[in-house]
Amino acid sequence: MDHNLRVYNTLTKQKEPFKTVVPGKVSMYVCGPTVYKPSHLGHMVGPVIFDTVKRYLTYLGYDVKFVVNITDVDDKLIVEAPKQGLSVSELAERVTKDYVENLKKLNVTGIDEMPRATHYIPAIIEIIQGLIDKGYAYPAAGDVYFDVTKDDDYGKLCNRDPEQLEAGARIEVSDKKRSPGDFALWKSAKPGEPAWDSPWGKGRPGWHIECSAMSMKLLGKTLDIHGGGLDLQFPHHENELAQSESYNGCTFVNYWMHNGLMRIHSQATKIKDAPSGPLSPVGSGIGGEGQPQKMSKSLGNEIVVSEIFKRHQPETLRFFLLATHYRRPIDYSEERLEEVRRGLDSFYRFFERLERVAKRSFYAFPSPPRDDGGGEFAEFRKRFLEHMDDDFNTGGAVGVLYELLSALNRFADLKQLEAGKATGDDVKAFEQGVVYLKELSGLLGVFSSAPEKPKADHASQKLVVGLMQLLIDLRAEARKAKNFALGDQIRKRLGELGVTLEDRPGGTDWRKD
RNA sequence: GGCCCCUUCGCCAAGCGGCUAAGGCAGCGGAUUGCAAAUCCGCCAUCCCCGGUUCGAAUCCGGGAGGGGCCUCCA
Repeated sequence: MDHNLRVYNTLTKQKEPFKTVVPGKVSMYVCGPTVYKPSHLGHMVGPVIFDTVKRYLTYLGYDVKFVVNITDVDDKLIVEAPKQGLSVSELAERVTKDYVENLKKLNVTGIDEMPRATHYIPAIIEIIQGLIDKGYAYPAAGDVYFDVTKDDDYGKLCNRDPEQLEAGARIEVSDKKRSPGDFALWKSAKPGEPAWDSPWGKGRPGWHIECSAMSMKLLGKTLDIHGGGLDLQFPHHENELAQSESYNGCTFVNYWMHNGLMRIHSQATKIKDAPSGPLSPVGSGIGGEGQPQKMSKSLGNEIVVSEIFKRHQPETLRFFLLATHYRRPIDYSEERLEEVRRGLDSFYRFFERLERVAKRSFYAFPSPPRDDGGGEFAEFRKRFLEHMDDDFNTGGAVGVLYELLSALNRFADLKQLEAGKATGDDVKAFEQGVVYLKELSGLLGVFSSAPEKPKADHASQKLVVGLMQLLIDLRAEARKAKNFALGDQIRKRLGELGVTLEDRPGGTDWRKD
């Protein structure tokens, strides 16, 4: 592969040139959600980022296999399901559906497989047995634990010393464990809990083992990329790493990628900061004072994704997520999303302009060839790709996208494209620039189709269009008669209804916010 | 207590030792317009503080202040 891509690796804490295990192929595994509650904003960060990573790797010529797992059996589900009068599997099914729908709206198209933990029980048991045979794990009264003291380099991902895990004293207490850092590979079932037969009795897998099993079955012993939220680094990824390498005896992951967490200014902080106030649970406070804090189900400050989609286009959310480098935290706020939307509007207006100039929808522009077509807009393409090569710096790339947009508008102004005064060469140069915009925005997974308009039934839609045309015609007559007062009044009153009129040489366009 | 990380314009944000510190939002001035909207042009930061390394630092090192994450379930 001929490219300059460098990827930050959490394990080595530095950017490294990207090389794959198998030339031309990339295996990528990202930890998905435990499906016991509807997805919140934080759950969308990883999928959007790694979907974009896949787009870029594919663009570079790699054949990428991208797996996101679903944890569909876990203590959380066992507690939550009865509350909703559902079985564990029914709850899992319901929440998974919500998750998948959200991803689809966000144009996350790259996931090849979404394996469920419960579908890999035999593989999980096989690995656990192997670990016991090799002396890395021990059964204890129906449970099976991984013995961290047997693994020489345990803790290498997060700089954790097994000896010190004791000192923290925040480790799950259990008489069955030999040392505090040991973690469960298999948990015995209490009556009524979901359970599978195993050599150690009825039970279910521990949290970390499913990822070792599924990644190995679907992608092999050594993964090119393993991703997930920063909060999964320890203990989840550390433990996955320990299990997999102990079992397979080879490197588990070449590039560990961790995305920053979604944060929110919640009231929780405010309360905590108060001199002697009680630490009471809080609802999902939008806005609020105090410092930002990560969004999570356990803190109860999460913003449910489906709620966001009632107020914002999915594309706005995707753009918002990609406008910041993936390793940094992102602070969510309604204002911020609104700001991003205003920025996106300038692209949408350009697309309208494009239709007037080229008589073609941006969305209908042909899929661009992946090469440098030259022309005066080529430098933007180059700079965009340089940003992507630098550890998928989508924030920098978004900046270039805006610059390209601006350059295209400038060009169209200068050459008077709308007035039809441009030469054939000018039009060609312009369209080459549009092709770049198409190519680059496609890499980010945005502008691939027109944003959904608010739904209205066909008849009333037709009526609105008709009435608008009527008002525009009446206003045009008034203006023709130099009756600007009347014309302005029509525009002002429409403005109060959220409708903006734009007078152009060729007629008047209208837009509803 | 231990381990990571962050601090750049009013807000968001790129920057990873050397071009005038990207870009977005907001704001101001101008072109265009009958007036607007949209678009374009121009203006708008020496980088948390203090030391040090270097010919040269927002970028490296040390100290300080503030913030975040993990060490318990978490994307």
